[in-house]
Amino acid sequence: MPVHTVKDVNDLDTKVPPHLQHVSISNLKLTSDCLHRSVKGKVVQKGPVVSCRQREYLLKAVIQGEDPQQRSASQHASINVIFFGTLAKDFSQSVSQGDIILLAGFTISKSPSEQTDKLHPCHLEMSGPDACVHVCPSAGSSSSGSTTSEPKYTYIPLSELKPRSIVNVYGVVTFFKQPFPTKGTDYCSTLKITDQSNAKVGCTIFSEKLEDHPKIFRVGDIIRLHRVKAQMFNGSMTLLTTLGWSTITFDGMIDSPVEPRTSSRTFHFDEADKHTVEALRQWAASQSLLTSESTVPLSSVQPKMYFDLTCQLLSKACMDSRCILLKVWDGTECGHSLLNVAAAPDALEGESTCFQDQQNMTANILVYDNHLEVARMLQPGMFLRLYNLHAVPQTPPGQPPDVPQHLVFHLHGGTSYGRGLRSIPSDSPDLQSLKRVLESHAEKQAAEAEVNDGTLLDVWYTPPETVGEADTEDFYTVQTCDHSLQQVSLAHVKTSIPPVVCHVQARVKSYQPQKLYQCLKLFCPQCKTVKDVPDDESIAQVFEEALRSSNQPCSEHWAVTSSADSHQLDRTVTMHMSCDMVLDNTHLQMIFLQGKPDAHTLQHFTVQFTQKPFTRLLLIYKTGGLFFIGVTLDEMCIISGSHKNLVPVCSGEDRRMRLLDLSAPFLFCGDKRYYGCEHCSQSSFVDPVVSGVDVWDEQNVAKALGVQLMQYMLLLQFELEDETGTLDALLWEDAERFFNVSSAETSANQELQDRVQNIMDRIHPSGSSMAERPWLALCLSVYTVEENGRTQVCYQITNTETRGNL
DNA sequence: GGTTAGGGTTGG
Repeated sequence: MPVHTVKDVNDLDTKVPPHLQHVSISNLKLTSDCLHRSVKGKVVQKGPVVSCRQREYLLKAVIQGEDPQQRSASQHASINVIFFGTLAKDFSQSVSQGDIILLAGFTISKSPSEQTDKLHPCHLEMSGPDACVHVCPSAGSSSSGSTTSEPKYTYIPLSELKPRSIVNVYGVVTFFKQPFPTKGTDYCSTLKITDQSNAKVGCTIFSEKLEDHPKIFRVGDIIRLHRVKAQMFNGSMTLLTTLGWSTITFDGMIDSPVEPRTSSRTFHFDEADKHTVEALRQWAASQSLLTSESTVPLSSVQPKMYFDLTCQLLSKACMDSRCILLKVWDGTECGHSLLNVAAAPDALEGESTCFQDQQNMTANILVYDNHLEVARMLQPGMFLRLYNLHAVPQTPPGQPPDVPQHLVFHLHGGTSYGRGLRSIPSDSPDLQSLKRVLESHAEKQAAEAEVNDGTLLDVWYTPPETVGEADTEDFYTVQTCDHSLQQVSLAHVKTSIPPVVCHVQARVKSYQPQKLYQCLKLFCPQCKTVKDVPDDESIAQVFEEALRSSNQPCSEHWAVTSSADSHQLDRTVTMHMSCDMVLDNTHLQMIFLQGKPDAHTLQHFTVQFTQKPFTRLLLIYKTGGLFFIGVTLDEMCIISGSHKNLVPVCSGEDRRMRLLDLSAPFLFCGDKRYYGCEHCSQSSFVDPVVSGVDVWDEQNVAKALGVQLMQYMLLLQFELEDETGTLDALLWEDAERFFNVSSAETSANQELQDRVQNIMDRIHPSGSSMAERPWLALCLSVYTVEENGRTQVCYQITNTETRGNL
């Protein structure tokens, strides 16, 4: 370990190897012989560990000579020390501000910051095998560095910045440029921010990594900067990144989620930060900071104007070494004719824009010079924002000059007025309305695509093999949608821009899960959780646990409790009835029972209940919910065989009635079991709402109990194959249609389970070769899913039914 | 480790 800790400050001196001579900080010179010197001082500043290109990690600290006389006599009693590599990390962990340290094995260089920090003209560098630190923790600091409390950040109002101070600030962005390359090693972001103090401060951010630059999408975004330096420039206060700076940004719209945009995995963010962002949003709204410069839809663009455009990329083409063509749309129709820029077909990447061209919805954007670097990274389907785009009127090439001019868009070189472009994550709050518009167009496009468009037939993919007559009669699939789309290849599907619907013909190369009972899942429509159906063993455990903990009968204010001796059962059973039942003998009543008979006696017991003297209960059996306390899963299965709507409950220590853990079914209904979502259901049992319900189905029972009902669904993944490649497609939303079964029924019905198995055996007979498997006509939905901030394209089999003999 | 830029329209 290169950092050694000692308990007593005097030990520091005894630790020094004898060949080292102690030298005071103020006496250090560039020419000093470092090999035989040690330096002692107090840590007065300690920076964070930051990554640097050459040596991976680096940490800067300032140490001050101990001798007070020395300090007053010399300005140079404090010196910068830079620790490299693992030493930087060790130092960060083991040393705190205020500790006394002794350094050996350093090298001396000229300090580049002498002018600004007024410290020693030299600095010390600690790296390599000889570098060695001894530390004596100060009384206040804890002995192990790991227990030091998390740093608390204070934020300075922008009007109170002092030159040369290193500060943390929040601000609303009033101007910004996307990062551009400098003449040095870094990219530079230029921005201007303001806050409630009304000061406007320019910021210059340098980083060689693009992903470290602030992710600013529009004026009004909120930015937080840590460890930036205040400086005067041209009579104005500015902020400049320093060593160890960091940033996060937020959407500026009131009510949008306060989610930090950052590439950093570790950043500090707490409730106080959330409040700061919310307060800044409110303030910005009151100052109309956001509204002034929102982006302009294509429908409002006028010739010669400069504007910001939010759009989706359809295709792109490289025109020459200084120009890339982007074809984009925002779902609105331009009021002026749009120029269609032709590109060499082999240079064009992405989807055909025919549909959009016809509607005067395709904007052709020529991107020049410094913007090519960003443009090259763009993929068709991405959402983009272009800043300071120029609408240029132009006479279409080859047309007489009296033809009305068409609009083409130029993203000129340079960065004036924030000119630039960037992709916007598709889950951004201000993209959602655009996405809805595009989706509605995509549906229209699918509907309008005509099968009988003979001119297209030749270019469209035709399947390598037509479906044989025998196959057709025997077993086949049909598309049940009215899309009337041309059939395309799987390769074509993979280049399509979501959202879109395609028709394909493919065989199944493989599918998951192989054990078909595993394809039955539970799905929460609220939080979209998908989980496996638990097996009986784990359900039985939940029941047994509930039994063990339910010693006392429940006492509920909404229920009347009475005990009844059953001569047949030879035991006392406590019943809980809803008050409604006592007051008003209607079919809306519920009964809650507590008892712990064994399975055999329960059978008698339930029979007894349907006979006198319990005639009133007969009504409830027919339509009502029935609640039991303290039964095992086996007993529950026996009772539910003959009765509808059984809700297993237990009694808590407070004698309140509780539902069992929601990993077990909350409702038994004949053979069917229903589950509640563990995230979206109310965690505590509340008074059941029993009035106004005519039919006690699973929906209404769930509602009365505050349970979010989970839906059964079938989920399979197919690996599809045709001559052009393979593609993984899910089957779930339309799985019931595909198999012609109900998922809920399938969960409790062997016949239906066999049906699913048989269909899969036809699609993919065990031991069959690809050639033996049937071609399936499938409708595929291509859509995107956001996962961990990444957009993923997914394929799903929809609108398809299996037909034929099984 | 200490530079770079420090907002303010364009060529196509």
